Amino acid sequence: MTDFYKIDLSRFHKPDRAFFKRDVVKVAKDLLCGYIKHATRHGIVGGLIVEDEAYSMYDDPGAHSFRGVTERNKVMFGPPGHAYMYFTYGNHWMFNIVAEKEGIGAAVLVRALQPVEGIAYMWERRPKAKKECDLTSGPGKLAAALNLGKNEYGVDLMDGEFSVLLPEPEYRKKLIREYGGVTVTTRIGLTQGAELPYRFYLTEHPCVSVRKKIQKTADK
DNA sequence: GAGACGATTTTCT
DNA sequence: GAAAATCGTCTCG
Repeated sequence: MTDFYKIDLSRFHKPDRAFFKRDVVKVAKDLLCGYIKHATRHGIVGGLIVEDEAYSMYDDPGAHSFRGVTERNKVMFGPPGHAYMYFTYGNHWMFNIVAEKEGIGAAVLVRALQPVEGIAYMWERRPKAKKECDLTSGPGKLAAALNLGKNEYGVDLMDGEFSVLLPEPEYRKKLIREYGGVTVTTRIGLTQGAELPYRFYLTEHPCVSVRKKIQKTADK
């Protein structure tokens, strides 16, 4: 907990696409402590993933992909490692990372980040935030803070201006230990599939959006 | 083409 | 803790 805001970016590397081409629930769990980076016109913004959720077409009526391909969700069925962006509640963009092999509609919703790079820019994007974690402690918030929207729909996250990086295994273990382990809960804001334990977060991390009552810890 | 609703955020009580 | 804001997408007729 001591070196809370000192994320060592030298210990992150570009992922293998095979990382995303796996069971989406595992991908979601393994993406904790991943790093999202976006090179905007005004500089680089980036943050550490501290909370996410899995969505799958197989057993999950809460997933957009559950009822088949539509114009909105088609990216979920495409190759893994790409960005699925969608707009909801009239205001908010959500950022998802496509998982599983091509043809399977599955993705991981990134729900909260710890701000690391470009924090001044995030404050400009989200002037209503009160503390640093408010910049990115929610799916709509982090999309606004990193300036993500329809332009990022379908973008390949393996490389380029908008990408995801993974920590070295030893460094990841250290981060998880510092933040009190990983908590598994049901997902937020769903009416269907609400009972599925597909949400993951760093237990003691202050940037987590919502803490639920039903919790069971999973060490990793 | 109309109507309902949502993987949310903010503000007010 | 509750409710409004707000509009693209999906479903049905």
